[in-house]
Amino acid sequence: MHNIKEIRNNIETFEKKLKSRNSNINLKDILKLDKLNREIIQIKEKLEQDKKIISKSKDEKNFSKSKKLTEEINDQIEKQKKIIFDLNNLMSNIPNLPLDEVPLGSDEKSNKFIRKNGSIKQFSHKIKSHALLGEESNQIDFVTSAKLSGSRFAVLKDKYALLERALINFMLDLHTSKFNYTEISPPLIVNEKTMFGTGQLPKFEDDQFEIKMSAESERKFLIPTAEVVLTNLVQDKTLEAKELPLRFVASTPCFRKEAGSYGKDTKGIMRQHQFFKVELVSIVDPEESQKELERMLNCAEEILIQLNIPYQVVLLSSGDMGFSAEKTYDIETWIPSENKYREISSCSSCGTFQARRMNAKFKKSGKNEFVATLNGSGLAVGRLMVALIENNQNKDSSVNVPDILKKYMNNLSKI
RNA sequence: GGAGAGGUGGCCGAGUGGUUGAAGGCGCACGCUUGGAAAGCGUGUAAACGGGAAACCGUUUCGAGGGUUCGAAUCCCUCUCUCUCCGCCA
Repeated sequence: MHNIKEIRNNIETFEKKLKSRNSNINLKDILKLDKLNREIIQIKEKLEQDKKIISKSKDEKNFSKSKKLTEEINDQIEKQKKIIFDLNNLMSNIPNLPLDEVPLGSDEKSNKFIRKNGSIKQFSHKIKSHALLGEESNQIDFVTSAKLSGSRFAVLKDKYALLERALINFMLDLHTSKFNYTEISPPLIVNEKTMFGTGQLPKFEDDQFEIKMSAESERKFLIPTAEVVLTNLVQDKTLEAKELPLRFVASTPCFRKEAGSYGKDTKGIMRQHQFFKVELVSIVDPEESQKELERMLNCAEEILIQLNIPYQVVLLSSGDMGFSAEKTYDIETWIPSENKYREISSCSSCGTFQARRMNAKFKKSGKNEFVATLNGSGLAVGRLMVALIENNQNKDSSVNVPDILKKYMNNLSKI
């Protein structure tokens, strides 16, 4: 959420930057509503002041006049309600502005390559996809998952199930012990306010799984990422400056409808309605946000370095970033069966955009200021399994276990 | 599912119709004190919005929404959330 005053004072910047984000919000409409609103505020305040004076005087002669003032005030309030509703609606659908160093462009074609790590292994046998490897070793069962739940689900079995658990534990251990993140085990179901706070609502309602408690209770949603809960841990709080930075890590299932991705990644576990992800979130002084973003990116990269999986880092273009982000790095791992790099992590700096929506502040030299929030996958577990399985495959459809992971896998060297 | 109790400032907690934006405490800031610290003492300390170059002025806000009243944290209605006991249950 942006500050309306900022928009008022920097209309050109906003228009230019929003265009680069493929946003079709008309700022002129917003300014018009804002102006109307402020006019009403002034009229209303004058009336309220008069009314207050009468009520304080306790002078019965003026009581009837006060009653009339109430009616006039109510008229203004009615007029204002509609304006504020429209204004809020527009405001909450404006994406964050990209920072200056973000490449301009409408999609991923404009993303900027940052760096590469690891060497791509040459296989002497025909490369198999993780789906085929899993099915041939009888450790992924898509037939059963389709029967139980439908498409975009999977049943992992035996050592593949163990691998999933091992990767989660390995990542959590690394982030907590080496990088000083605090582990959280959060709720997976959140209310509408929390979803609004990080930007999933109102614009992306179609991507979310909503669940019914009872007909009357407030709306509840399955989290699409732990970012939602970890970031909202500071919702409505005013923190002390010395409490920052806060760094949280959690492994949670994530639930996404994947609406609009029909026909994309239909084979295998690349794109599921439900998947595990280890998520990193930082709450920092806005001045520290860019340093923190680099740090977070390094934390995520470290997983791939230790697992010896080749990857590259790209800086997303303005049009390819998520709604709440001001700057985003993607980490992409090498996927042999697709012969290309695929996203496994997004690390984003959101500035104060989410903090405004959540009302999360901290005391900085006596004044209350909004915190900055950052989030990043560290890493997506399903996709990490894909990368690990495919990059370590053998001709007989077995998969070699990286050394660092063996202690999490009962010392198995092959699965 | 049955019964009850509650939601007040960064936190805790008074307050049942009229200078209550809200006592008191904690925390925080500054000062005094000290060799230094702690304790103690003193002073200060809500936010949002609008107007203004500024000083400052104004309005709103005691879970949310509606109602009664000249006037509501306080009375009424609806909703919501939290807690306690019983029942059920992982």
